[in-house]
Formats: sequence, C-alpha cells, structure tokens
Amino acid sequence: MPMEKTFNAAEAEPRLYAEWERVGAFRAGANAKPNADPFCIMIPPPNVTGSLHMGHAFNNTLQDILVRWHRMRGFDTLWQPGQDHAGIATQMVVERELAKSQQPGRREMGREAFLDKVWEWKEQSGGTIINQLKRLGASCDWDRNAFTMDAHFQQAVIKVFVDLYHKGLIYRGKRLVNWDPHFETAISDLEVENTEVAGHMWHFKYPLAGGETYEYVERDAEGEVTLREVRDYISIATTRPETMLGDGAVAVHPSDARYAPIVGKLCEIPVGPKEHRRLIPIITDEYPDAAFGSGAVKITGAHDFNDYGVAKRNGIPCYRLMDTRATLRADGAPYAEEAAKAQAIVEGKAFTEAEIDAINLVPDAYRGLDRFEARKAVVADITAEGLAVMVPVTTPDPETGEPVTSHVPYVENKPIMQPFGDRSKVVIEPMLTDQWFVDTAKIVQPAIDAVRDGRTVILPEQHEKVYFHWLENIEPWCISRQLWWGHQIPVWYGLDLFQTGFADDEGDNALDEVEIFRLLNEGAFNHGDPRHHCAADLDAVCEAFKAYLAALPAPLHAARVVEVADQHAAIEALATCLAEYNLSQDPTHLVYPVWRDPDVLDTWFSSGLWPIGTLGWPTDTPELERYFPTSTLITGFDIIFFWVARMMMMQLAVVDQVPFRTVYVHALVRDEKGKKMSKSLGNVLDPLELIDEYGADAVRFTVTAMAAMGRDLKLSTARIAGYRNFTTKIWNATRFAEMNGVFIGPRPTGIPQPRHTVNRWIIGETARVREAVDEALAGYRFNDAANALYAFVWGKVCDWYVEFAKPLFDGEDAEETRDTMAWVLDQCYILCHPIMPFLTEELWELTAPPIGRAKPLVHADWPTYRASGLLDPAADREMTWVISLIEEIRSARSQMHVPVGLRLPMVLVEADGAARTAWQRNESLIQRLARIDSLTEAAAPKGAITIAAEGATFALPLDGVIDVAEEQARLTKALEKLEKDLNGLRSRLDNPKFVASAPEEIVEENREKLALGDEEAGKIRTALARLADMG
RNA sequence: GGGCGCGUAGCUCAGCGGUAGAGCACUACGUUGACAUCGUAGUGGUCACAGGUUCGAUCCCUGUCGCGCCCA
Repeated sequence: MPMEKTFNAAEAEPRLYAEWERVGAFRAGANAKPNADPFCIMIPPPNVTGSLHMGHAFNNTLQDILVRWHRMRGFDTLWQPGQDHAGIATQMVVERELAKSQQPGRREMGREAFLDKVWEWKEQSGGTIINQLKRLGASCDWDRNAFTMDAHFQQAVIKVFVDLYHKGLIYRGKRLVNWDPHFETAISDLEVENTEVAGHMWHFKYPLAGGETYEYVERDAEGEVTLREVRDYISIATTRPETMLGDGAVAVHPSDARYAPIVGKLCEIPVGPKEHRRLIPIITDEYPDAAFGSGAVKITGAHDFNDYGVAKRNGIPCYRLMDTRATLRADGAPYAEEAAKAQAIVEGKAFTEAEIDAINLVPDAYRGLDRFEARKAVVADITAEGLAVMVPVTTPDPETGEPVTSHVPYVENKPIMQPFGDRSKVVIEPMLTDQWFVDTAKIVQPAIDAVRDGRTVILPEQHEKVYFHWLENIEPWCISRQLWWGHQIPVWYGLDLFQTGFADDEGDNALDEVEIFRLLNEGAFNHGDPRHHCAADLDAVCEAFKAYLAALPAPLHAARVVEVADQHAAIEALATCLAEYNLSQDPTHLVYPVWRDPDVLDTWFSSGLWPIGTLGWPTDTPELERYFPTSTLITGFDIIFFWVARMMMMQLAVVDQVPFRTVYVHALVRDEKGKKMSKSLGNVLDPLELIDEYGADAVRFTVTAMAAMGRDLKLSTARIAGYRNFTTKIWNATRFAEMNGVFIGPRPTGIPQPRHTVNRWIIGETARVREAVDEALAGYRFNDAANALYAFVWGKVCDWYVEFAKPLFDGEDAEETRDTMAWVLDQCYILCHPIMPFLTEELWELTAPPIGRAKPLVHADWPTYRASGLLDPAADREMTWVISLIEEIRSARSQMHVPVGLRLPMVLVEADGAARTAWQRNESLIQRLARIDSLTEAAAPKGAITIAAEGATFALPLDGVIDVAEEQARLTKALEKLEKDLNGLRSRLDNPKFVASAPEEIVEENREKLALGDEEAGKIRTALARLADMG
C-alpha cells in the first residue's frame, strides 16, 4: 500500500508512545550495552498543580534529546520523572476548589480533613502534567515516577531535617521575614517580586521631648549656609506612615552635622493619643543617607529590613504592629498600658524578646484597621495636628487669576519598590515571627568549591557568576511555612515547668495540693518559652522528653508523654491530669503533653533533596549506587537560586557529593515579539495546542533549532509551521524511495560500499553530519545539531541526492543506489530520532525490510562511523563540481529568461582532464537537472551564454534568443564581484607582513582562491569580448 | 546604583580572528518520475557607533549610545 502524502501526527503519536511504553523502552537501563556507563537526568519536578507550558516543553525536549541520544548509544540511561507537591500552589488550588463546590473551608474542616482533600485532589488531577509530557514524547521511566510527598520521600526529608538540626545547621529564631498576608505564611525572599509602583513620601515633624530646640543649619556643596533656623522638631520622611506606631528610634548618619546637637536626645512620635505620646531616642547609624529625604530615618525594626538591621545593631526594640493578615493588631492591653511598657524600655527597663512582641503599640482608635486604611488615618491625624512638614505652593486665584501662596503638606510623588508575593500578588509585609532557618553560611562553601574546581560545570559559563554571586552573599534560608500541605516540621514542644520556678517544695517526691494549686491557678507554666526536641517521629521525641522529665519532681518525673494539638491543649491536658491526681493521688494518669510544630517545610527544602531522594536515599539502593551523582541537569535560569544552588548545598551537606556533573541552563521561551509569555498579556502559546496543530516533532524541532546557548527564544507559529514542513519533507523523501522500490527485498547489512560517485558522495556527507550532530550534542549546542540535520536532510539528501538518484534508478547502478538510499534514509531516521522521535519511529517501521527491524528505532544503535573512514575525497570533489555546474547553468538560464521547460544543447568550449571525467561520469544527471539535451565540443558560438566551471568553459548557444545587453550585464556584474574579491586577495598576498605572519595554510588558501578566481575572471573576460564583437 | 547579557539581511537569529550565513518574508518563474506543508532562480548587510590591539577585527580590548534581564 503506498504511503499517505503526509505524516498523520495526531494518529501516530499516541500509538507510537503506547508501543514504547508497552515494550518498556524507557525503563532505566533499557538498551544498555554490557558494562555501559550510566547516564542519568533528574527531571526538574513540575508542580503537581502544573500543566505543560512552553517552558516545560522546551526544557523537557532538551532533556529527552540527551536521554534518547544516550540510550541509543547504549548508555545505562535513566530519566527520573516526578512532581513537586508545591505547598502554597496546591493548598491554594484545593482551597479554591472547596470554595467553588460550596464545601467547608480549610479552617472549618481542620488540618487532617483538609489534607485528605488535598490527597483526593492529587489522585484525580495530579497526573495531568505526566500525560502532557507523554504527548511531548518525553521518554521518562514512568514506573519510577516520584512525588515529594511520597511516604519514602517524606522520610528522607524528615531525616535530613533531623540530621541537619542535630548538626546545628538548622535553628529556630525570631527574625524578620517576608510575610504573605494573603496566605498567612512566611515566604523566602526568592518568592518576592519587587515591583516599582507609584508611591508617596510624606514628611512629618517629630517634636523634641520637653519642647527642646536646636539650631538647624543647612549648607550647600561649598559649605555656604543656605538655611539657618531654630527648630523644636526633627523632620522625618517616610513612605509608610502607618509603621510610625512601631518606631523604636530615629537614626541619623554619624557625620550629619545638622543633627549632631540633638543626637542622644528623645523625640516624640507625632501620632496616637496626645497624653500617651511615646518618646524615642535619636541615635546614629551608618545606614541613613544624609542626602536622602531629611537625612533622618525612623526605625521600625519589626516592619522593615533595613530598620531591622539598625535596630539589632543599636539595641532598639522591634514592635510588631500587625497580625497575620496585616491588619493592625487588636490584641493585648489598652494602648495607654502598652505605651507605658514601651516607655519603660526606653528608660532602661529590661524586657525579653517575647515580652516586646506581646506589646501592642497600636492606639485603640486604629486597632483592627487594614494597613492601608491605617496609613490614611495616620496621615490625616498628623496633618490635622499640624505636624506635617508644610511647603508653600503658589497657584492662580480661581477668580482674580492673581498668584496666591498657600501652605500644603509636603508629599512627594515618587516611584517606590514594593514587594509582592509571587503567588498571592499582595504586598508582602516584613514581619517579625518565629521561624526555622537553615544556617546556609555553614553549608555554602562546598557548593561554591564544587563549581570552582569543576566537579560540577555550569553552562553557559556566565551563569556560574550568578551562582557564585548568590552563594557568596547567602542569607539564612527560612524554611518554615505556615501551611498545612507539606512536610510537617519534626519538632515537638513541651511546657517548660522549671522556668516557672516549679518545684517540689518539700522534696518529698509527691505533689501536694499547694504545689498543684500553684501550677493550676497561677498558671505559671504558661509564661515560659516551651522546650522543644527534634526527632523523626513521636516515639523518638518521647525519649528525648523523658530525659527532661526525669529531672522533674516526683511523681511528674514518670509522667507519660502524650501528643496534643497545640500549646493550649497541652496546658489544658496538664491541668486536667493534675486536678485528677489531686483527687485520686494516682500518679499513673499523669501525662506530659507535647505538641508538634504546626508548620511545614518550604517546598524547595524537599525538592532540594530531589536527586538522592528519588533514587532511594537513605536506603543504599542499587539505583543510588548506579546513577548518583547524576550526569546532567537541564533547567531554566530562573531557578538557579531556588533549586540548583540549594541542591548543590544539600547534597553536599547530606551525602558529601555533588548532585550532578553538568548543569545546562537554558533561556526563556518568549512570544514572537520577545515579550515574556503571560496569561494577562494573552500571548501564551499552549504547547498542547501546538502539538495538536503541528505535531510534537515540529514543536520539538523548533525549540531545539532555537536553543542557542544563553539566548531567549522568540517563538512564532510561523517558525513551527516551517519545521512541520521539514517533517513532511523527510516523509516525502521516504515516500519517493518507497515508490522506487528502495525498501523491497533484502537489504545488505552494514554500510553500503557503492561504486557510483553519487552514492559514494552521499555516504561521505552522512558521515559528516553524524560527526556534526554528535559534536554538537556533546557540547550542548542543540541548535547546531538541529540545523546540521536540517541542512543535511533537506539541503543534501532531498535537494540533491534524491534528484541524482532519479536517473540512476533506470541504469546499471540501480541496485546499489537503492541500497544506498535505504541506508541513508535509515541514518536520517536514527540521527533525527532524538529530536523528532515520533515521525522517525513511524518511518523506521514503515521502511522495515521484509525480515523486520531488529529493534525499534528508540533502541536502534547510534552510528559511530567517521568522515575520515567513509568520505571519498574524489567523489566529494566531483559532486561539488557537478552541483556548482548545475547551479551555474540554472542561474544563467534563469537570468536569461530561458523557459524552464526548454531543453538546450550545450557546447563544451574547453575542459581539462578532471572536468572531462566529471562530466562523463555524471552526464545524465547534469543533463536532467540543468535541462541540457546534448553536449558537443566546439568553439564558443556567437550569441551564447558562457558558463564558467572549474577547469572548463561551457556555452549555451542561444542565438536570437539571448539579449546581448542582458548577458553583458550578467557577466559584468559577476566579474565586478569577482574582481573585488580578487583585489582583496591580491593586496593581502602582496603584503609581505601577511605572508610572513599568517599561518601557512591560510596563505596557501588565499593563493588557491586567487588562482581559481583569476581563471574564472579570464573566462568571463573572454566571453565579454566575444559579446562585444557581436554588438 | 551594582551585576549579567544583547545590538549582524525587512523579521527571527547562527557565526565570534582569515573580508558574512540560515530560516522566514519578499520578487520572478514553475506542476519536471516524493513533496505546493513544493521546486528553481533572485533581491537584500559600512556585522550599533568611536578608538585601540593585529599582517588582518563582525569576532579580542577600551569607551559611547540604545535595549533586555537579575539584584539592591
């Protein structure tokens, strides 16, 4: 049955993929040669909520190319797939689903029920991206598909946390973190997008305490006084007036002479009830920029990263103003009491961090306000009180038109950088909270060293700089998230009974009523910070707590450790059992309640363990042994920090080995105008739609051909359509071969050894492209591989070889030509397969010899032949001559407007031996392709077009047809161009310095070019002279 | 402000010491034994600008001007 006219991708792709899966073609080690070297790629795990976008399509195409290429070459290959549980994103998706279906929300249903819902959702929808990757043709070992929340993976993550904790590399602390008020969780600074937005800078007066005054002097650059006045205030500029409520100080630069007189004094925060105005000190610090604003900066340590630094350096308290939703706090005592506590601190009273955090300095009137509402209120109140800095503004009177000067609050409109959550899109609030951190400074060095000394190579090289820069300035990594979906932190807390001064007064190993009463009624144990222990599970943690309990007075020392929900439940449980004990005096019911840290780990903490975790660590599995460290990681530059750097740090910290040998960082896929694809811009190309329309192979080939290292892809459907045409081209070349009986009958094994130049030539060209492809892929120059194949298949095989073969099928070389063509097409399928797996596999099967193929193409042996072995220089030279002669004739004919269909006689004017041989051996194909019907040897006839070939001159007699002027113009133009080149060559060769200093082969090459050019120029001049005679 | 990168044909981009290439687009012609998702031929470039190094610079160095991205 003859082949269809085009490849039906939509029909073939699912069928072929299913067959690959059926035979286990992608399994780890499939098609491996004995004792093969391993080759392993870890997929960058897509979010379980994810669906395939162009970035994935690009990223996974490149991975698949490397994997298929290695598998065909007989490596022991593993492409490890999997998904990431994506804490925030998944929780968001499921919460949205619940809301949509009118189900109770997360908080209503509680943690356990909610997590069940998440798992339910995961089972239903979590496989989306897997199927989409299959449509792309990704040859992952799906039997090994991993998930960061798999039981095994969870164990690995928890083990790493516990290990790092016990090594002192993880700690808990109250730190300023990026707080997402929408999700009510901390996020890492990498999850914050800083965007410039229109903002305002307000200027307010902070009155000096006790009405004190000073002389404020401003000078210009020359030191001349420009302003001198007596002030009773210090002027402060701020973009966030609502944070004034939490100010702990005003800071000026130590060198700022303007404020030197008042450093060390107190000033008043000009907001809040007048009778309870707080006083804060004026301090010096290097942070304020004297040239910016007024030069004086208010310090709100709990709500600004720079201020936090100043506060820490100077012992300034950090007052938290907001709750988890970034509304102004409504907890605590009335403002008057709280302000008094803060005042006591200024006056030197010692407070603990927890006590400071408990102070709510939000004036009663502002409590519960949204932060942006609070800002308005603060500004309005200060302005009303006359403490805004005023500036004169002159405007024309609306009636008289006379200029009128009035004073208005000084508010600058200026762009400010504002942090937004990359998922929630709400303004991120720096917030002082208790979080867990990885002490990255302690584990960063091995990750830096590994890249410095080349154990891991990052390509393209420029990304190494980015990597080093980030690691060398590493910040502690906040790994706790106030979410439910994820790996819950393996830390349990228990009440610290000692801290309260609890004791067995009589030392009688029994709690008497007085002692229990103290615990219960004074609730003393409620005040201290809880104790905590870290361990893989509750049993292990109980052991740790038992050591603590042992030191407690009897009978509490033997209390049973039980797990409760939280601190509140713990207090209640302890109270209950003590009360019961008081009645029963039965110590066996005494319990020591502990509760687990409710937070989960940053998703990147778990994906940081992806390489070892998916291979079975901590169990010493054969896979871990075999495939780790992995070979290559292919990823986008946007997650070098998020993921690559963290995998490097964590693998080195946990197993002391680099996770991969090479990191290939690819660029971004943009739209055809170079814009980032985004839903809001509506310029997103959906890879699945593109696959539907053009086929997966076309999409894959397109992104591969555009994958120049370090350069973004500007993708357009026109480009994809172009490469879809390329798939059709291969298809039709095969169809041609099929129609000419190429695939009928037995085929010789091995590389054909034909006699005819054409066949010998194409084999040499095939060897060339095989080397080019291997070299390109080895260097991660995917675009070079794709372009080499495109040029070979279309430009060599289809444009020339197929055309040359046509006459040969009728002659004595028909059989070897069929054999050669079958072999050449096989090589096309094999070499193109990593990039275009579907089309090539289909053709591989369609063109199978009668006895069938030994293996499917996905496992076909990748060739190793070399140009040095297969290329016949004589054939190569000859075919180059033939091709350029045909092109010359075609070009001349076309320019002379010779009708395409007209067959012309040709005259051989002169020729050397090589040219004569070349002609004789290829006469039929030249005649056919150049539309020549005969060749006679004669002097150049009058009125003929001249064709100059290497070593020969031909003429096409066109008496009467040719336009002399046009032919003159054609030849003159050719001569001019040639002369320009020749002049360049001559002047270079005439330069003694060139001959002396340029490499020998370059000089020789130039001489040859000059000689050849001179010969051709001579022929053209002769032809022009003849034309002149005619005129 | 700091860092990284990019300015090459109308467009998208390769090339990165030996005097410029591809694809698309465009123009003309064309159904020749596979392919109109095609064929043949052609038009089109001071390789951003200015200096420098070199026998020779699109390529290396310095500066200028534009444009991106990342980090403050």
